[in-house]
Amino acid sequence: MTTQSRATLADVAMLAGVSSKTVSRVFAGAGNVSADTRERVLSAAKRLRFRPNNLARNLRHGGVTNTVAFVIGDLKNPFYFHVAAGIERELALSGLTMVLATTDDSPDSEERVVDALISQRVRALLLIPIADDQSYLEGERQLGTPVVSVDRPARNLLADSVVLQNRRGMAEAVRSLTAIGHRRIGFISNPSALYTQRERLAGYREALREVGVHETAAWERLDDDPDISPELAVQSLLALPEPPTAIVAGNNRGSAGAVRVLRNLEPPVAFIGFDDFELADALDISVVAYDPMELGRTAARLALEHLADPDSFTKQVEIPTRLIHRGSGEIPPPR
Amino acid sequence: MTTQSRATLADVAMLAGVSSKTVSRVFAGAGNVSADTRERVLSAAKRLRFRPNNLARNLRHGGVTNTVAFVIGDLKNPFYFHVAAGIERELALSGLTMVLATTDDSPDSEERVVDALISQRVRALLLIPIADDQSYLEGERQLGTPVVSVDRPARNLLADSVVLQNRRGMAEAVRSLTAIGHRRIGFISNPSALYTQRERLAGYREALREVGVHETAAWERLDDDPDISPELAVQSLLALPEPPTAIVAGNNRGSAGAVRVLRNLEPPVAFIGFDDFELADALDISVVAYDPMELGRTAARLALEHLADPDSFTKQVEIPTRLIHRGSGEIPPPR
DNA sequence: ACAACGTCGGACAGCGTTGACATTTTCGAT
DNA sequence: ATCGAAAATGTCAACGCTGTCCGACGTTGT
Repeated sequence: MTTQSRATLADVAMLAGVSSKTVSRVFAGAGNVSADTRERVLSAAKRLRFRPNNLARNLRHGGVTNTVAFVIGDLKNPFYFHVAAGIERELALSGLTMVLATTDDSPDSEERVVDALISQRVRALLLIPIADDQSYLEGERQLGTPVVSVDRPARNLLADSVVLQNRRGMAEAVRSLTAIGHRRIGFISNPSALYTQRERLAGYREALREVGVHETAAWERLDDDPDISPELAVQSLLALPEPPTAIVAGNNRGSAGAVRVLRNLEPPVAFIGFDDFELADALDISVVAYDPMELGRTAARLALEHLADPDSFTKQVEIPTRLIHRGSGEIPPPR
Repeated sequence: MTTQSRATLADVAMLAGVSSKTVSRVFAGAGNVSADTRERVLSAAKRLRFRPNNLARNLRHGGVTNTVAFVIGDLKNPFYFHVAAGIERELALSGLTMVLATTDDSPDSEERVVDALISQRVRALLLIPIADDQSYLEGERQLGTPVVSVDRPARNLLADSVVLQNRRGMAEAVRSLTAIGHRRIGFISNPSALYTQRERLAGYREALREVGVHETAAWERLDDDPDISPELAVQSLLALPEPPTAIVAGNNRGSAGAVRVLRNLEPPVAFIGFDDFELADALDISVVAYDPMELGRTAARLALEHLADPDSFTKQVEIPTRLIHRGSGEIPPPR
């Protein structure tokens, strides 16, 4: 019951009959320690269940930790999870660990959360920007903490960033539809205010303009109320006097909704989603896919590079997307 | 360019013309500081971009941090992600942060990873046990670090644990099949060596015994080679001289495989999966579902309770499952 | 005018570790 | 045996912060 406290260097030193510095040398790996002494120290440490205290170690070394923070809006989106996995994987290679923090998608809490992380002295900060302004991080950046914005560019802050080829990917998808004759193409997006969605919308419009379609507003269903289900958006498109012959979705939320509505429709409506998802192959759904883990890995790599060379210029990296044909995007328009 | 170093209490104190202790008092919230002094300190701190160093603070307070570690085998499984989300959510309520560590599903690295985390002085340890033996954690537990094993019980270690109602959930699913006349019911599981899969298998057998079916070996497809796809397991069941009229899967991997094979089969084969998944509703797939976030939340809560009352008894909590009828599990046997 | 008290601020030490430097020991070469 | 260099070990202070203790005020009541 008596919770005995944890052993320290000094305790081990006492038991082994050496100075604490020697014990430190044994555990820090370096230094010249005779095999005999090392042996004694190790066995004493084992007996006392000694674990070096990284807290103290880090403090001694200038008060920085081995952790990198990843700040997410909302953990429930599986997309972020894969990104996190990529980050973790890449960091582990360099002996760093990842702490995960969430802001509940609330712009206000972003600064609070980041503040707390900085107090924890994280080595670097990876974040998916939510607030409209990340200028509050400027000071940190100047102090040498690498900041990498993921999936969206930061605002009012010079920082490395990793984003997807949103515009290009969506344009490619829409072009593949226009190539087989589609002209009335619907676009659903919710939330649509995000950078990624705006870019994808731009790609959609761009591809349609290329075939002479300039008036797309009627086919666009842009919502920002999470309570409006994508299913409703799709249905409202289908209810138009001249319904679209194809629909594209700005994210996997839209895809899930579209799949539910479009299944078994007669005549079939072509569909292409953005973001791949489990079972998309079983459902023959064409999508604009990319590697979310690669997104994370790249973000981590940028942070590591910046750590290695603090004076390097900030970089903007784009992760490529690719259109996967599975059938739903190859349905020609009726007639 | 010149990376000026971070401001400390002393720097702020100097600028504000007070002692560092006074600055400390301002930031620690407590203490008697006149409004006037507080004002001066705060403005000096702001000017220097001062952030209290939690590392030093924690060291001073006995060398423990505000972080709780969650050790996962492999981040790619979306299931773990939801668990992690639940943990994060619950910890945040108590001002704790979560660090995520992975062991790449390798039993050897488990102890190494955990060791590193303990060196970081995490407050508590939540882990999904992979190794066959967690006795190496016994010392930590005695030193007061709460250890909670998640999804599977720990071996050779007295620790809190949170698991699912695996056996009961699967038995319920199988009973719902036998109730509508099924007797030849296949079971696919890969990897099958895991605790969860063994329990679910036991539930499957139990439910079949209740209706007089004792010989189930022929219907069981238990693999442990990740290269063997669940699709193959399902196909081999269908190739039997007397193929099963219904199939249940031990995890979502199996469900995905089964869905791919069973779609559009004639006559249809009933199916129930374990673990819910996105679009299961669109595909009319019946599943044994549960709340993975609740699993995480409960794990975190157990750790917090143990932290609050170190002498409390260890608890075993079961998270309930429930059978969701969506159609695929309600298909009667042919004839 | 003086004691008694409350408020505010400071000096000091120490949390566990390690870098800088000092000292002792070892051991081969002469 | 003697010397010197290299190897092994030790001493001390400091990383940034806060708990403890103590002193300097200002205020109040007598």
